[in-house]
Amino acid sequence: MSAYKSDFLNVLAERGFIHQMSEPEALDARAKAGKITAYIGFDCTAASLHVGSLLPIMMLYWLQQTGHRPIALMGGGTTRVGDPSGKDESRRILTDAMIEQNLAGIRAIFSKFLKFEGAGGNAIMANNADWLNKLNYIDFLRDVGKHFSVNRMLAFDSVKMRLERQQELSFLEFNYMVLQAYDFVELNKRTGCILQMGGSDQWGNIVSGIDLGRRMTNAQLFALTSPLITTSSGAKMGKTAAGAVWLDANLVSPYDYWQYWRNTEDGDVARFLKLFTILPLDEIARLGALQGQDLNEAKKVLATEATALVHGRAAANEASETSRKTFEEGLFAGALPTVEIARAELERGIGVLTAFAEKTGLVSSNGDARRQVKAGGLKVNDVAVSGEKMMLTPKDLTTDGVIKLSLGRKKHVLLKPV
RNA sequence: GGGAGAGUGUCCCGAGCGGCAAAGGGGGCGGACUGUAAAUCCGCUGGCUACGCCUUCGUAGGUUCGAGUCCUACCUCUCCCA
Repeated sequence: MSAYKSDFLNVLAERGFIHQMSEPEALDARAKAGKITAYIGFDCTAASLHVGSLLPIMMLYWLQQTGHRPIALMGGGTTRVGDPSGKDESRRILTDAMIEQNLAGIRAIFSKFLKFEGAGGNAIMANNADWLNKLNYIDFLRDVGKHFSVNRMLAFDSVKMRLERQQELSFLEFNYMVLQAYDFVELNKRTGCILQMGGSDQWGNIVSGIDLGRRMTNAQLFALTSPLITTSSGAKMGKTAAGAVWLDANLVSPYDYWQYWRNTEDGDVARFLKLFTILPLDEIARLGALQGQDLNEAKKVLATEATALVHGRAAANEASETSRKTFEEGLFAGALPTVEIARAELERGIGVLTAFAEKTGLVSSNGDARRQVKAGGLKVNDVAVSGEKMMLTPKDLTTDGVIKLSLGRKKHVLLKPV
């Protein structure tokens, strides 16, 4: 089974994190011989990270677990430029204050996976704005720019595609690759980092960094990319109707997060268990072998384990229990998302449309609520709403003192008078 | 610099003789079937104090009873010539 000599590469390979590597043997030897430092770059355009960032985070996690040093690099500087391999819409420029704020939120997430300080803590969080913002253009051109061959840059897929399709490629974007390459070299100088990881779309950028390192400092650098993760039916991960699946409990509750994983497609369960939980592989093999309805057990394990990593074991168990009561027993469960309303307002009576649209946000507007009533998609205390004129009053309170509102079979919110 | 096109429902792609809340997809949501899955089928997919009212087709004006549609200027993008 052990294709590699180092624990690090073995773990990543067995769990399905590896798509491409540069010089696998040499990297394997370095990882076997001693502690290596590796980094992954992250966007800091938002105040939180979402499920799409989970894969790289897990790579850093395993890096640290196998005895090495991870660096999470925030793209405070490169975010301003925009990667041409992505979309062509230029990114917003964030103020330093906003970036600082975002960094704080993101750091909180990283600290659940990586140990930055204390015993066994050696992870580093860096921001490339620290060095990119200070660059002097002429110096940069002379020191770094001279190592880049435009002829070669034009041959990179990300650039070539744009040119072939005769799509606009601004000079700004063209420089993204140069800056990212420079990041790698800078991190190598500062911390001895020798490996950059990232998604498979980053391969070209990473290799540019390796090249630049060889030319500028004669350093031997490495690349490791992960496959692009999509669901079995081909959709990108991390998007739901409500938007991105954030890792921040204030944006997506642990219960909703648990539900996201619980609804994984059959064909993805084993793969996701390997990528997004830290369960031992033999346990995953057992769960992945389940068939048909039994596979639901594996999905619950996936949901609980994945939630525990981000929100903690207690929150994961609570989400699991709430889900069990809600779906398997059809009962109320206190941990469902709860919206508080004024008791006096309830005594006056609240229209169902208002309750669903304004109070809970389960539907986006009164019009939407009306449509859902017609479609039979709204329920109050598990009874379908019969007409849009219906009023909610204290009579609708259950013995638990709440009113349960449901959209479809899966989305539930409790109204609680205070 | 000259010439030719394009910009449509705030998720995307895309039709649109001057009567348009605007065809058709995709996506999404709801329903049926199931296993809280997938596939399939059905319905819905601007807002509101709702048999009516308001806001939508790059921006700003104009023609007209009436403009997504015609005219003018401007913005952005693409192509061709220089």
